[in-house]
Amino acid sequence: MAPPMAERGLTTRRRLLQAATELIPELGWGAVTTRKVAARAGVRPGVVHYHFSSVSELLVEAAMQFCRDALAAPMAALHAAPDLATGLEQLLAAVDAIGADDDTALLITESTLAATRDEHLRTQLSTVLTGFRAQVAAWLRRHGNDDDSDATATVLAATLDGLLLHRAIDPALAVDAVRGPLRRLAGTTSVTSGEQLR
Amino acid sequence: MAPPMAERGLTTRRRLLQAATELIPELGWGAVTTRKVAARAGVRPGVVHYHFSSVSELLVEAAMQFCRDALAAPMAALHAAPDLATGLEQLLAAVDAIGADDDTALLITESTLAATRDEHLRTQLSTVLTGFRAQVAAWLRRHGNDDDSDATATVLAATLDGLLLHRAIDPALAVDAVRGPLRRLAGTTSVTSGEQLR
Amino acid sequence: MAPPMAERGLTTRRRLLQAATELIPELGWGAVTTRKVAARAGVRPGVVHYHFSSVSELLVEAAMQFCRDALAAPMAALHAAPDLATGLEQLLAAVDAIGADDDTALLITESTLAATRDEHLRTQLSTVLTGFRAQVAAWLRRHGNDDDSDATATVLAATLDGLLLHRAIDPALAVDAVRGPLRRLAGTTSVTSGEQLR
Amino acid sequence: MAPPMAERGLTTRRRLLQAATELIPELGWGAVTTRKVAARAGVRPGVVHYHFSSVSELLVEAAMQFCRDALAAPMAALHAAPDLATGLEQLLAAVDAIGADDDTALLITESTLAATRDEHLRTQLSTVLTGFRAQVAAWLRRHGNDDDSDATATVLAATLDGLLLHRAIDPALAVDAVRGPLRRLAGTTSVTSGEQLR
DNA sequence: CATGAATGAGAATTCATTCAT
DNA sequence: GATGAATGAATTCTCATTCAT
Repeated sequence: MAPPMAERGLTTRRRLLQAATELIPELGWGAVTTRKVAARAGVRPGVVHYHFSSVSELLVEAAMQFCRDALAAPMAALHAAPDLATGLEQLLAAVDAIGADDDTALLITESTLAATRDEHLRTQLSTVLTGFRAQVAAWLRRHGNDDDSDATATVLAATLDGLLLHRAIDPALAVDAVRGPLRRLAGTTSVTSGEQLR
Repeated sequence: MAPPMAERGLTTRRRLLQAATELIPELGWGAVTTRKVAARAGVRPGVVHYHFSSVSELLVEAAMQFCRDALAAPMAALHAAPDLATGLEQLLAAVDAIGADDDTALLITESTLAATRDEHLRTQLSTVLTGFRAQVAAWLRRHGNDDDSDATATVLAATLDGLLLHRAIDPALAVDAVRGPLRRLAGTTSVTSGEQLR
Repeated sequence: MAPPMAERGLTTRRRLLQAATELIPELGWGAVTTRKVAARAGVRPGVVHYHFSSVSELLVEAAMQFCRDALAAPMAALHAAPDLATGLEQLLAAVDAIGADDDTALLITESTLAATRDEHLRTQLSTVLTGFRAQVAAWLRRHGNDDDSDATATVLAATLDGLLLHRAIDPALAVDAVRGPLRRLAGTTSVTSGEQLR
Repeated sequence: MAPPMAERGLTTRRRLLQAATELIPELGWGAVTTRKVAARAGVRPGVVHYHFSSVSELLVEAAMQFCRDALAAPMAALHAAPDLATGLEQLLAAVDAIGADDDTALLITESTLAATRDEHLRTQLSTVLTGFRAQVAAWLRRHGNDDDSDATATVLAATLDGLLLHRAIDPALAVDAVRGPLRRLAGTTSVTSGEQLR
């Protein structure tokens, strides 16, 4: 009745990655230890080093897998959006879906910080982030922004990351409330003349 | 010739805080230990516990002191700015001054993440962040934004934080290049009709 | 096309012994582990215990095989030497052939030390060493030394071992330079009267 | 009644060095662990790393201290010897004093082997060995050997080391029995013509 | 105010070995 | 004949913390 050997190894590995994905936001990147991962995954401490050559390797693999998955959905939605305003709504909805007690924002930020101290992680994360910006820029261009699509994409990515982070320490921050400025940023609405100062 | 005892104690304390301020961005919040702080400050390991009751207390005090100082300058500049555009330039200049190899951005972000796990830190940091948003909103209102000054301030704070973080892992990210979208966000320029889609 | 099973087993076994022979001088007897032997031999860790019941057994077998081979050549040369001086030259040549970066000397010495802690190894190594001394003594007798052939053989064996060891930590030690004293020891030349003191 | 703090630390350190000195020959260099040293010294495991930054540092310091002490006595005796024969007797007596169940020989040999894998140890041990050879050579010169004092000293050092090692695995090896050949080597007696072959 | 010694827990990692497949 | 997974103990080393001086 026990699963065949080969499959058992894969299952254990998957459980370790899942446990790491949970623990990074809970404890902070640097406080995730092999023991704690093993305990959360329900396996003996020694097993971790059978599947991963170091704790760092485990964390990087777990974080990257998660980040890639997390960005895939919004990017797909963006791709399918019929116009700017709808696409922006999709992005906001994605941010909103990452609830305050969901640890997605923390995991992404922890990974970003860890990337400043791990060459391997930095390379991978940088690639993902650049890809995201490129997709956003292409989406902006498809919908009429030909002037500063790259700059706008960069700012938009930074804003979304910042919002996620700020919401992590202040759950009251409502996504609904920031819709206006974001639309202005994305260029989906004109600024009324009264707002201009200079 | 030696400094009086009381003064010596203060100097040691200050050196410990300075060492912690350096080490948090270098190693990550969770990897800063009393031993390493003591080594960096040039004192014996035992001294740390003479001045601070725990590592956590030392880190929180160092981080908050730094964050307050870091926000004081831009906020003062904002206050003195004659118009929206100039104020925004001040903010961008402040972001730019936090060079890629400067660890300010990392320290702020590490503190933010740590705040999700330390009640004491969260309270203090939340206060500072709320204060910053309020100042920005007041500044926006002073210069004509009466509609969504709070929302815009929130987005602006998130964007600046996000830009600092993204620049930490991608030093090529130029502040100059994002000026356009940020002005649009702040409302210092109208959106040309061609950019509108809906 | 694949080799028959039985042969494959022998090849694996031989590769494990070869790997152990390389690793003992490189890492030291006590630092040779089954994992490292397996890695060097290019097989999986579990295989070691299929062929050998313990690490110790593997090391002893590898070491003894090597020591026997290493002593066979010089002993044969000694046997064939026409006179004392020529035989001594053969020994010196053998020592010289064991270059500084060759690990033969280290392997022999490591084995000797390990023999003080492994009854099984001590028995075997003692036999080999006694055999070597006996051959040297017989050779000395064949060429005229009837007085202290056994003692001389003992000293000679010790000297050669010591030279190998000293050369391992000081590669500059030249075999050529010690020819004179060794000939005197072996009795191939008289001591000039000037050298005597008492 | 307890010793003052400062002295207590020195005592602990000395006990750790003594324990290491005992364990190296007993277990072999690579098998000496911090736990075992601590247990032998009668202190808690953590204490080892308080006094020494690594297990290697402890072993090197213990080994070198021992080797220096071990060579000091014979070298002093040599210095005071009135003639060649007497000096040689002193050396033989020193070798003899290092009894079969005394672990001096093993410690010296273990250190020599370890020196091939530890740069720091190699440097120190090489210095000591070179010094010993120089003293022996000077002694030989003082007593009439002007031709090959250096070479003879080198061979003598190697022989003594080799004898110690061989006696460690074969306690029956008597120092008395090798006196003759050694005297010939040192040049304290002429070789009778009958011994010469060529 | 500061030091030096020690403590005991816990970190990552490696090990020999077992066993079902 | 060999593999892949797992186990549990042992390794070195670092840690926060305590305490007598």
